[in-house]
Amino acid sequence: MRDQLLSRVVEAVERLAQRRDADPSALLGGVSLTPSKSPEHGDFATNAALVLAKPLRAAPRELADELVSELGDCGGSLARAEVAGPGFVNLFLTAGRWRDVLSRVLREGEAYGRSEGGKGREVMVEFVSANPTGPLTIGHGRNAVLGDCLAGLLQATGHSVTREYYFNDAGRQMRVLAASLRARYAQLLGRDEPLPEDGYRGEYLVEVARALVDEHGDGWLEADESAFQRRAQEAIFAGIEATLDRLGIRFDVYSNERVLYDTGRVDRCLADLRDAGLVYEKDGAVWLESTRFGLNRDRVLVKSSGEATYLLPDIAYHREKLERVRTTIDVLGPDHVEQFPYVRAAAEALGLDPQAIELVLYQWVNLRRGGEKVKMSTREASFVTVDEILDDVGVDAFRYFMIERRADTHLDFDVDLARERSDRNPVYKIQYAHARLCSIERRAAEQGFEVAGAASIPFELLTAPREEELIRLLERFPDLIRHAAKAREPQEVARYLLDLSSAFHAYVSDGKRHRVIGEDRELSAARLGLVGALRATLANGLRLLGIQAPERM
RNA sequence: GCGCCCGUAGCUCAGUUGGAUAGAGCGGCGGACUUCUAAUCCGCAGGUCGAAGGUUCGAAUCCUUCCGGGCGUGCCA
Repeated sequence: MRDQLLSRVVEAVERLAQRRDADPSALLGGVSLTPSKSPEHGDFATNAALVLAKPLRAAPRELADELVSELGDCGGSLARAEVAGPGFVNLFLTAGRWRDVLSRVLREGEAYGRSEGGKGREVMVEFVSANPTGPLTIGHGRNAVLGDCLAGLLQATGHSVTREYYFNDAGRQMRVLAASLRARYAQLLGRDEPLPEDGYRGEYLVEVARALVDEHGDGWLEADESAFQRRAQEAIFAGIEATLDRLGIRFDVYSNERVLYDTGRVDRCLADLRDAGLVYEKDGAVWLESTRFGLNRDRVLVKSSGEATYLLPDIAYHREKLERVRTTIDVLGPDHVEQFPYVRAAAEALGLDPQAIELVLYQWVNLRRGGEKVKMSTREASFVTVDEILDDVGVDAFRYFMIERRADTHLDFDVDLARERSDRNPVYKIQYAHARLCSIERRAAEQGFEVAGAASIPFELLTAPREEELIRLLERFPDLIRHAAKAREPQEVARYLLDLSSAFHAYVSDGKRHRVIGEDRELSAARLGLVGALRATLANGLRLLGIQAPERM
């Protein structure tokens, strides 16, 4: 509905511009068509006259009047258009016209909300990407849910999406991990071998060591580092994958640093940067001259030891990604964000489109328990793992809370609230709405109501204010999905589902005024149609966020 | 010092990318279950949108400065 109207408005603006010998395409940028906030402002409003006033050198209200007559009745869907305020044009749909959305929702069912705008575009979402040095912690959890929901949104808007997990398995970090496991192993066998100074202190490595003792006794005391590394990496990765599985997250591709070395991509990347004249040597190290891109400082690509820093393979990796997909979206925490501009600048220097490398930044999660903030530190091994929280609050609440807020704001995760099965907990409010809708449908079926074809349902009977409100909300859904996908802001979906649930609860609580199943069969049929549309939309939104839509609670 | 992110109701946050009278949830107070699920709903109270300037028809939103918080600023990943 909005789409149809918008194209009418655009056409009208074009005619208006042509009459004044102006280039329409240059004027359309700021023109919007938004759902009105209050009924007196009609169903939709456009700011077109206000935006055009300056470039066309005309009074906004005059342009607005002209626009109104240009629009006419929009092929019968417009009852009237009014100029209001400084020059807004408020559009009032003909009675019943906007109820058409109900037929559409029922017809499309599970597909309602999906769109094809991204068709043919390959997008990679690279997320989690935690190195296999320990279990996933709460920060990774936010990253995981954010990335997964983003990927889902892009799929829902027609993009061809790859979920990818990249990890470093070639650097110093993994050697420290191997040494840490060796030390734990030796300790279990009664040897006095301390952990490396910057070793991994977590209990999980002791468990890996214990399994080694059980399997091989002291047979690994002389094993070399690579054996310990492989063992640690495999064990830890198995744990990470199990956690992701609990979260309902599946990756299409796991890629790693080592392969980039083995295939010569890292060397080639360095050679090409050198050919581009962006590299110099100093103090025995190889530097990227990133100040030439306006960045703060130059950075080391190859240490004086001859080993590459993490930056170089990262550049090679992004280059490789863009051979496979048109766009890549990196989901990164604040600890990684500093390096991002360097990767992007280097990619541009290598002839790649920097716009094709996008960043979704998220801020840290503060855990709150008993009203107190829980202190966390990876170095001290005093982190809280995703598994612990999942044991506590379950997957649905975890996913909802992680996606509820904008990514770039700090997130307060109140564990007590997430665990609560009460009216304070928004995720249950949404699920409860879905369960209630299902309950009404069950009751209707028991009483012999048959689900009529969408075309024959008398939706014109739905005239109560609360019904109008619900239908308007339903109408927004596809547009909302498109916007959330485009803006990379999945929290908009969570917010919407909460709004829709609240509106439904308010509707159904006023059962005296609009009981769904009643004496009037026609009215009941219309309301059941509304119920079906609400249920489908809630279910679609929840599915997009990876949250269950229970039929009973 | 420099860079990035953030400052909106007592608390946690929205605000469709510059639109009309700034909204939710929680917490507080007061109400509603012979009802298709009260895991819900209805009402009340609560704001100089961190501060000051600027841009324009119009600013919580954009620009500048300042204040406050987070993160980063390694030949660590």
